[in-house]
Amino acid sequence: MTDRRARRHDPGRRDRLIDAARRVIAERGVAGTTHREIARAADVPLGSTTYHFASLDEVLAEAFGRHAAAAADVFDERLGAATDRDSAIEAVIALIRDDLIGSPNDLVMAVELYVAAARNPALRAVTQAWMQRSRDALERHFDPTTARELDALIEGLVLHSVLSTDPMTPEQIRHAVERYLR
Amino acid sequence: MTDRRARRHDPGRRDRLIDAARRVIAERGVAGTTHREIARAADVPLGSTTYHFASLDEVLAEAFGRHAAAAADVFDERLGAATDRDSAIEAVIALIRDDLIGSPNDLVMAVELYVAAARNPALRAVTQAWMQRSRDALERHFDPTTARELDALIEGLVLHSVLSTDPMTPEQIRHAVERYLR
Amino acid sequence: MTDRRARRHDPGRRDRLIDAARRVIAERGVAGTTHREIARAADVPLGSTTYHFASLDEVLAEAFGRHAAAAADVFDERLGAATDRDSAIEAVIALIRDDLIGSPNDLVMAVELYVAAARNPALRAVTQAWMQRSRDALERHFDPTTARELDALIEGLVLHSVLSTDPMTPEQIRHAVERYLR
Amino acid sequence: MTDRRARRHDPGRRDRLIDAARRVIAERGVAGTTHREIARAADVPLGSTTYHFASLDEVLAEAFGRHAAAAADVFDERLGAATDRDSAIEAVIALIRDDLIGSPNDLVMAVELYVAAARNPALRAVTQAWMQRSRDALERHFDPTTARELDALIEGLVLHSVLSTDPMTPEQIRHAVERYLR
DNA sequence: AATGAATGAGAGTTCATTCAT
DNA sequence: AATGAATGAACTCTCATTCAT
Repeated sequence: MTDRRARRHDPGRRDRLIDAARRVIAERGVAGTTHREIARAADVPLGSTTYHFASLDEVLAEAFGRHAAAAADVFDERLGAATDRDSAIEAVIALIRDDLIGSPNDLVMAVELYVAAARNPALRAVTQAWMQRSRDALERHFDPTTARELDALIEGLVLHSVLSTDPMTPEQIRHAVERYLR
Repeated sequence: MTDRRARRHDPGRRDRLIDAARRVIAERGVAGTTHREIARAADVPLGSTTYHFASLDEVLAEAFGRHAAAAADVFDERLGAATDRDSAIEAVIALIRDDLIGSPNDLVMAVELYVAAARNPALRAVTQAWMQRSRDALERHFDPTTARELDALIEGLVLHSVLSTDPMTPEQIRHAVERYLR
Repeated sequence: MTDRRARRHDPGRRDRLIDAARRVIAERGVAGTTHREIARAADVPLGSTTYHFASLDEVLAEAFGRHAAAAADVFDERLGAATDRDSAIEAVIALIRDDLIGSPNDLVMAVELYVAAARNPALRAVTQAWMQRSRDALERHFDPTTARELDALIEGLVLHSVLSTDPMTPEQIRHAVERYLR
Repeated sequence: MTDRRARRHDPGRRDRLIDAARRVIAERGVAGTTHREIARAADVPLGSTTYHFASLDEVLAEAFGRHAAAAADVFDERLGAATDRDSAIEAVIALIRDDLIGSPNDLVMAVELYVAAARNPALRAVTQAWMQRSRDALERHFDPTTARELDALIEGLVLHSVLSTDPMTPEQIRHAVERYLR
């Protein structure tokens, strides 16, 4: 562990706090995300969190914003690499199977965000932007109606798969997606 | 509002507390569901909530359990009334459109449950049972694979519709479901 | 476990509650002795404790009184069986070694009583009576001055022996008592 | 009493809280020692007690520790001032008569500690250390066996004297000690 | 005669936020 | 610029006691 005093000038600290907040949300949920917990996760003093952010809500908004951006990047990459409809379908399947179901933390973050957004307007904007980026990525290869329906299907499949004690197999994922798109 | 002193003998209070908890969860989220808030909603003294339940978690589990049962009943009724595949499809459409999207509180409750279940094993069982009942209802008319995929699709459609500033129209819902089932 | 309903008429219940209270005090201390805990230990409903006793203090007083009487009985028996000064000395040694140090619960009860008596006059009387009976028993064989000093020595030896991680051996007990009395 | 607002910066508050806790334990017993009572005695807000100590047990341990150290200091001083066996005997008599019986609060603290230690391992260590220091002080003038026995005798004499409605006179104390040591 | 339900006071503890340094 | 101390509100939970049945 680095000497605390070495950090007195620490330009990246705000960033580190946001990342620490992401980790805390994923591990303990929004309900368990406190200034103290974030400070501990970032290994900075308590006063630092309130110094860099006006309120806990601000930290949450930044943390969720950054998480959504990262998740949307993955979406973009998968679909940006596809060249035709067939490879786009494969990209969707891989996305669900490898990126989304494979890291259940992401689903946790998404659901935490939905819940938090229900009572916090600032987070509603984050949710909207995230959904919009997903849909835009899908519209590179599918018409708007299909993109929207597909986006919903993806969310439903991931949700049920992660929450279930009996998660869907890769074949089942493929089956569901192909049934919809072919 | 009845005189408080008249309540010294009050059978059914436990039930009323559970219903009060459902309302509080819907209005303020699990994070805002405290003994005090529940007591206020049920118009009973604070001590009453801790007398009837060993812990707040127990109240949450009962409240979510009751909510899930009610939601599953609606599911059952809609699909139980269908007589053939075509009317089953119409039942699914009506369910999404009128019952699920129409009462956004239900979606809020579902998402709150998912989040709470992530950190509370007792709630995981509630989630499982709820999902199972939905799937069973769908299997009255569709094969198991279809039922499972359809269940996920329904969840995704409702989620995206309710969370979006631009909710899906009834026609879009119909389109998505028919595309899947016909 | 007997059927609860069979107890509806239960003349010995008050007694059983007092004994239950003794056990609870020994196990959990006065601080942990509540109506609920006593009722549980006696396997009777909560309301029963407040029905049979006007207050928790009353239960404590009865419990300590009964305990003190039992402890004094042991004292009496040991010294009553002695026939001369020598056998009285042996009786004191056996008393300390086998009866007092051997059942550390008794010391716990005594110390709990001292603490409780500091704030509860009713218990002060119990303490006084207990001390008096000990001294009376010793005076069967020793002059009053010796009896009083010896009583204090016994208490000190037991206290230090039970509280210490390195308790006194039987030989050390004998040595201390004989040094005093021979 | 100083204006509360003047206290926003208050070094040494932790210390003051520990001393306040000592006073509260002596006056109300461990059972009556609550965060709120300590805060009141120290004239600080409730939140301050939980800011400075992780738990109430921690406050108790610190308070008893400090009390034991002070009591042991008195022991040390009395016996340190003695130069030979005779003056050591006089020191013991003065200690019992003037320091121990003279301040019954000390006995209360000791007994409270014994009771609390029965259920709190952290306090057991405090008890042990205290006993050890007493014995060490006595061993400056007496052999280990005598020191140990004498330590127990002192405790017993003080206990019976303070608890009794008919406390021992200075002459009786002297008689008991001399009988043992000469 | 006996009891489960009810209640109000108070417990320990956490925490967002403020502020003096 | 940065932080540890400070604070007040709110939290969950326990409990002696009261009371309607």
